[in-house]
Amino acid sequence: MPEAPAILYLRDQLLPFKGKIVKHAGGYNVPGAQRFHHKKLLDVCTWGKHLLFVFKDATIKVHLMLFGRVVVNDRSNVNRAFFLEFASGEINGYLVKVAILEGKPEAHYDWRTDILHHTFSASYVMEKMMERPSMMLADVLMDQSVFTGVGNKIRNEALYAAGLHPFNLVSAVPERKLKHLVAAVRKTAAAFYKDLSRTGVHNKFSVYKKEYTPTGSAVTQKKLPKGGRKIYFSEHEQELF
DNA sequence: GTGAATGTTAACAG
DNA sequence: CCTGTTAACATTCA
Repeated sequence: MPEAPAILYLRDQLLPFKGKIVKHAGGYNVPGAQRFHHKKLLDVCTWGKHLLFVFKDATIKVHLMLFGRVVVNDRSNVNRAFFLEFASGEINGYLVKVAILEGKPEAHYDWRTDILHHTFSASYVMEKMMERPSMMLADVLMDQSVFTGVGNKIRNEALYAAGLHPFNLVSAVPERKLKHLVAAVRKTAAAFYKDLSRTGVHNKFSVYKKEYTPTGSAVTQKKLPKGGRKIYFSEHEQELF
């Protein structure tokens, strides 16, 4: 489930542990985890798809990649890649990638590009996008340093919402339309998050894995030249410059 | 049994 | 050395 809205939703489930003391930390992907024993979990935050467990001197960064999952008070029969145990309750991560960031998270991250953060800056993202004129929209959207937190679902849906063909080069698209795209990304992500918060699932799509758009035109499915991931779009409703 | 899936990065080729 | 492509990783579900 790991695009930014899903990670933020996950953070919401973990917030009750904020301020609690870690009794035992570990997992096969967390070297030196004992340094977090008896330390207070100061905060749980996110940067796009990164899930961050903040301690005084360091932050544990957890990434779910494609298959990872993080669960509360629930264990599978396989070894945990990551865990935090508290006096009451525990957080368990499976198939997650973990790294320790020294110091404060602010030293590692710029939230102006995070599509769900309150300091998101559309003008800054525009600037970063324009620095990549030869990239296709499909690729620049997945560039985590430009659109932090966008995954394949948001990419497909936002391009459709903005009426832009995924194969457009950044340089070919009028600035006004690029601004629409930035707004569409934020709107799409916010809607995903809202759905998750309300119902625990998000499964409403216009083009992603669809055969027809809501307005009835055919959806084309192609593999991207770079990376080979699937992209869904409407030839008819998404403009190619 | 097969294939595909919400992702990233090390390794490699040119 | 830089740039772009491929492989690898690991699991679950249809």
